Amino acid sequence: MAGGTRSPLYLDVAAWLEGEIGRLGPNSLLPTEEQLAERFRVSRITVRGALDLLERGGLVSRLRGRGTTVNPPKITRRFAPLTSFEQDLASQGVAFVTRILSYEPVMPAPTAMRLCLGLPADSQVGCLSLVRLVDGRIVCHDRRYYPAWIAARLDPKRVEHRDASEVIEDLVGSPIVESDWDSEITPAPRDVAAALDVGPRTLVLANTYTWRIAGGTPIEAGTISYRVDRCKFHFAIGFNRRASPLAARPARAKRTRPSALGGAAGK
Amino acid sequence: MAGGTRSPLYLDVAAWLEGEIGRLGPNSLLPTEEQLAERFRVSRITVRGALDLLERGGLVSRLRGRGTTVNPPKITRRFAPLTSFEQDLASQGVAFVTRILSYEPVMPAPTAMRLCLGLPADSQVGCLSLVRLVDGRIVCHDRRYYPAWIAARLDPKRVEHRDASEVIEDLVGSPIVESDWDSEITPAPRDVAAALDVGPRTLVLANTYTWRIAGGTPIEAGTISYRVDRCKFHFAIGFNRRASPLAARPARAKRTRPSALGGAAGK
DNA sequence: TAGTGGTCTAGACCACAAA
DNA sequence: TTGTGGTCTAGACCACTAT
Repeated sequence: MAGGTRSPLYLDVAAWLEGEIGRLGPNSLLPTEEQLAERFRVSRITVRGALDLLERGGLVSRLRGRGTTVNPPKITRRFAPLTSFEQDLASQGVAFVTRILSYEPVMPAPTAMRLCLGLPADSQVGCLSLVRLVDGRIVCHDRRYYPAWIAARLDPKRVEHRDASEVIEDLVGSPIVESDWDSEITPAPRDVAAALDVGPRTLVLANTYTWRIAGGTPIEAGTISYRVDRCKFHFAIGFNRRASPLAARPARAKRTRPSALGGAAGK
Repeated sequence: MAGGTRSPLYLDVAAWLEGEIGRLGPNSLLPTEEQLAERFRVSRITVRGALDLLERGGLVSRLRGRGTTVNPPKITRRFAPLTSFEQDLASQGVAFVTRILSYEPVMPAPTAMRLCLGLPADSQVGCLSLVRLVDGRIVCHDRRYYPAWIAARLDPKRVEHRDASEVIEDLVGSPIVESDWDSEITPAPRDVAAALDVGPRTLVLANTYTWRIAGGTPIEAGTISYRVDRCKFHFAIGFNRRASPLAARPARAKRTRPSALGGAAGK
């Protein structure tokens, strides 16, 4: 199955560049496309094929006028056990900045969001748009929608320096107890691409979520789009719901016996 | 930032094609690249830019010699609450086929897998490689590793028609109670690309996982690579699943200090 | 202003699928 | 055999960044 045909040229170039990227550090500048074309005696389009591959994999960034630079390692976003972006990065000791892009306290609800929030037709919602930056680099974009009664009381500025879910919980007076979301890898829509500062061909991980308080009442929905070239993701899920498996698992211990976990998991 | 410059030609072509795709049904054949180039009075490279965008988004498939066809809708893989691929698709009423590609009962453990399984250096493992097909189309590729004592007793044929996790649970005599995994969107390595029948530039969602039984002993690890053009994903996670409304946030890390965000962890 | 990557052209040859 | 998409060439102009 493998190895039959000759490997395309751009893969050779990409392989060489990958080695070069390993030798150079983050933020290093790679040779220009023209220089690479000359060095490998290929056309610029072939070089661009190789760089395109590396860019998709998140190894490099290309910026018109500046050149192609080596990316720092991806950050890790831990989705399970369920934590907010703020809690997650704080617990990893990763500094980040939240930048509010816009807040619209009253607007017609987009149909999809209206359904997530369980609102009747022609409902109004509030919409908060923001981006997160780690080390000065945009990693994700949030578009969050709130029912009118929450939106009216929401001060978007508070979200800039506090956990957004806690701000909402304070407003509502109940903790968020569950979340569900659809996750899809897709080219960024124009507005999201602009917010994330990526080209129209860049793929993002788009999470369309709903948050609920006890009783199942939805209090927030929206879409969070992650730059897949800057983020990877982690999940830890147990069948048994009682104890938190994470607490009992010290990194890569071998044969320790955390007696906490003996519980029956239905099945 | 937005709206300033003229939209590139290939976006216009892509937008038109997107409409056309909506009108045509799944598996329809789109015009050839040359026909599109002629119709829009652009070069073939521009047309390819548009088709490339649609292919990344999973709207079309392109096959040398056949042409460009409209894809059927993506399937949904539900990762949380934790379910196996088999359980998940069965519960959705989606038929699938498992095809064993290879089984190596004894081989040196790759370092990453050895660490996941908590094995000492120079350990041997068994390796099972398979793909899943829905409606005749490959949707994911599994490369599963087992400690030697399990591998020696594993009959790979049984996995073709039964839930793989159940087969292992039967062998081990204990249920799998927890799983964790890293999730990354990245170009498929050569061997995975071959197994998934995609080009070297195609992105996949690569999940590198570990399964554990009670006590925390790992019994299986591996990487499952999903074609992001054919799959989307769903999660439903609760903070507390029982009656008590206030139960507990993540273990004891409840009170995060907002002041921790600004400092620490530079690079 | 100089130099980068983004877009685009008009060709070409090849590997592969289907008739 | 025919026609497709995959790869590749040798140019070109433009938008943007940095100086």
